[in-house]
Amino acid sequence: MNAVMLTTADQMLRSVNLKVTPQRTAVLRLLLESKEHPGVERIYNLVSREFPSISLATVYKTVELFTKKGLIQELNISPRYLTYDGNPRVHPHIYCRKCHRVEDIDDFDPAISEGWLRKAAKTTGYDITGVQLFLYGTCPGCRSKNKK
Amino acid sequence: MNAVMLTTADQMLRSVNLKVTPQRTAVLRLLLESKEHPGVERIYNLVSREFPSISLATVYKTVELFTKKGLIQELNISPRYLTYDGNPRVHPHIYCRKCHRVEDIDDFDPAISEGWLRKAAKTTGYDITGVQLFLYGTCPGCRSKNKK
DNA sequence: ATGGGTGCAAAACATTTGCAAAAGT
DNA sequence: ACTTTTGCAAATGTTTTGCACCCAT
Repeated sequence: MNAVMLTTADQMLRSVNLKVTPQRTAVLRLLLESKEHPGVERIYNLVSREFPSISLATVYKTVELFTKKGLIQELNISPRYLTYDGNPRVHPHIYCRKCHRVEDIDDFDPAISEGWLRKAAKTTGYDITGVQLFLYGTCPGCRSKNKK
Repeated sequence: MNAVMLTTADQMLRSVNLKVTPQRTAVLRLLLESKEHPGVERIYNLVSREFPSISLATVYKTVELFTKKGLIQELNISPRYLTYDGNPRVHPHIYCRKCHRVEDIDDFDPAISEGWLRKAAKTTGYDITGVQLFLYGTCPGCRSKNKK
């Protein structure tokens, strides 16, 4: 349905002038297909299943590179470690403080208006290049388990 | 001067049932008076000037405790380390990617509406306990220096 | 062929923890 | 006196780095 699925991971890599390696393809495909927002350790574990020789250092280098190229985005929503989202577009996220799950918030209207952002740019004098809206709380699963 | 200053750091500590120690007083006063949003290392360096025997571990324990008691708030706006804000109320922050400065954004209208938050709670099913709006970019000082 | 990518191990940081001594109530 | 808190040092967890070898182009 949407244009993104017509573009394969390899095509995306070439489009930003990166060499195509099985490691990069595997990491990018994982991030594009997954609904979770994995950290490096998690990416490493998942990719290792089909690609046992991959190293943690490569995963670190790869996600940093992808982020710099704008293929994915880095989330510092968890105070423990960085996580990654295969969708680089600005959108809100929510974090469960109990199970450390990170989820997208699919909102129809933007949470922050263009006008508000413009005003923030004016009052701060910053050149604004990024926005993150993070919500924190307890996910439905953890709420029902820990009903104290 | 203003009403906030009528409450001393020591009174605040007692109000949340914490023992008053010179270390805690110094850390809390620093966070209340400072406009910067220091990390632990920075707090340690500043407090060390008047209180040379304080240790880094104590600063870590202290800011964690203050955060838990709601006296201050922890910010994970920097992807490198945590920083702390003496004002625990929800408000937006902006981060300079060049010099790692963190600043408050003083907005008159709330950036995120109550309605939006309610909708987010409903669509996610989360019990929402915290919100952070982080902007990223380059501060006026760094913009004029690194004009490339 | 050759420049960039990978994997390993070590290093660098940020943060946490255990415990004996010191200090607040 | 009785707890808590502090400071030290060691441990943990995450991320970065250096370098020889390997592999896309």
